[in-house]
Parts: sequence; structure tokens; C-alpha cells
Amino acid sequence: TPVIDKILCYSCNIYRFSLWVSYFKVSYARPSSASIRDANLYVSGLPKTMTQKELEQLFSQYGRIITSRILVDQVTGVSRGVGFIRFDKRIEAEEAIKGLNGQKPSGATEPITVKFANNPSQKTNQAILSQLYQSPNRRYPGPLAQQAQRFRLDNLLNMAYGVKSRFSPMTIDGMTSLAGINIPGHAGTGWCIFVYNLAPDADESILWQMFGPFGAVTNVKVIRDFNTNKCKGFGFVTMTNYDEAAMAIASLNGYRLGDRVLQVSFKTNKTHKA
DNA sequence: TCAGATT
Repeated sequence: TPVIDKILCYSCNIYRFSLWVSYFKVSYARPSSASIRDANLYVSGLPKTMTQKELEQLFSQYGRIITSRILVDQVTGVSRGVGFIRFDKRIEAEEAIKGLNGQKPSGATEPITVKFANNPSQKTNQAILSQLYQSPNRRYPGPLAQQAQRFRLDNLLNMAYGVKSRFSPMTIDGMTSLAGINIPGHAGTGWCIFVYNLAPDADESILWQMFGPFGAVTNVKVIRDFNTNKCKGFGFVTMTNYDEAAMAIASLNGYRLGDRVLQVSFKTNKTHKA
């Protein structure tokens, strides 16, 4: 559809047009039947360089692919290393799991995980559910919440009087891009924080409650054992702003949660294997 | 004692 997006000359009617072209796919819905139900696979551990085409090539040996997708970071556009493959038939998906789960694609250094995808209609929004949950000590702010509150006030004063904090995100980001150095925990979309010594029954809501008062938290995760579903003793929190993350770490490292003393720091790259 | 990711 041509659209006038600029009038270059009113008197002689010269316009600049822009032309937007959209592509649609229209097709009959596939008749539902047991044979095509649950034929959708979730794939993780993909090499970040793998394209959708290469992903399809890898899986096409097991059957007809209906759709495929690689998830990308919304900011950087780079692959998140996870994706989806929907096969025509469930039996094809089962064969693909048998053949590819735990295998290294040619040229890859890490094995991929292939399993049936969750059904998106039954997903729960963990973040919203957790944040709706309010514990009594949140309603009556303790020392922790007061510290976070002071910090926010401090931020407002900085903004009002133009005082730059030494932890200002601008300074840090400028340093990062100029020197090309890697700062622990910095993931591009936020600052990843490692929380150690969580109790086996810890859940995401406790992380939201602890870190939320310090600023913008975009993600929390309690790492659980696959079989027991108990917390493995640690978790991760992603915060948007460096100074808020730094304040949360400074305040929460050594914090006593129940009968445990937490260790809180920026996430490092160390692996738990070997 | 430093993951997993769900269109």
C-alpha cells in the first residue's frame, strides 16, 4: 500500500511515497487428529550461529517439518540458542528426540536438548503470580526495604540536582564499550546476579521479594533438581540497572534468610561441571 | 557454589 509520508512541495504537489509490502500465509487448518497432536518440539543448547534453515536441515531427516523457529534476543537480535520444530506427525517428533537429544550437531561444541514443547495455552506467568503474592514482612517493611527506599530517594536527589552516582549506568556502559572489557554478570539485557545458599524449598517469590525493593527486576530463577524438584541451593536474578543491582548485592550478600546466610554476587562464568 | 530458556 503506497502511503504519502512526506509532502516535499505544497505548491506543486510533490510527495514522497513509501511502499510497505506485507506477506501473508493463508492455508487451510490441518485437520486435528491424534497423529499430529503433540508433534511440537522444544530445542535448546543450539549454537548461537545456527540459522533456522540449518535447524530445519538437521531435523528434516526425521520427517516433514510444519514450522520452525529460533528465538532471538529482542534487543540484540542474536539467537538465544533455543527454538521450536513442529513435525507433521507425532511419531516423527518422537524419532527426532531419540535421534537428536543429547547429540552435538556437526561443528557444535555442546550437545543439544530436544524434548516436547510445553503447551503455550497452559503456561502461567510466574512473574505476575509471584509479584501478586505478598508476604506479611513486605507489608511491614523491614530494614531491607528501608535501605532500598533510602537508595531510591538518593537516586531522586541525584536526578533532581544532577549529581552523578559513581555507579551510574552511563559510566559503566561507556567503560564497557570503550575498553571492550567483560564485567561479571552483565548479560546485555541486564545484570545477572547469583544467589547462593537458598533452602531446598525456596521459590521464585522469595527472590522477587528480596530484590524487587532495590529496583527493576526482569527475571528470577530458582534452580531445581529435575527429579526432586527441590532447589539446588542457588538461583539467579536479572536486574536492569547496574546501580540498583550493585545496591541489592551490597545489601543482600550475607543476609540471613531463615537459618541460612546468603551469598549474593554478580554471576560469573564458572561451570558446575567437572 | 554460577542455569535455562517455551513461539
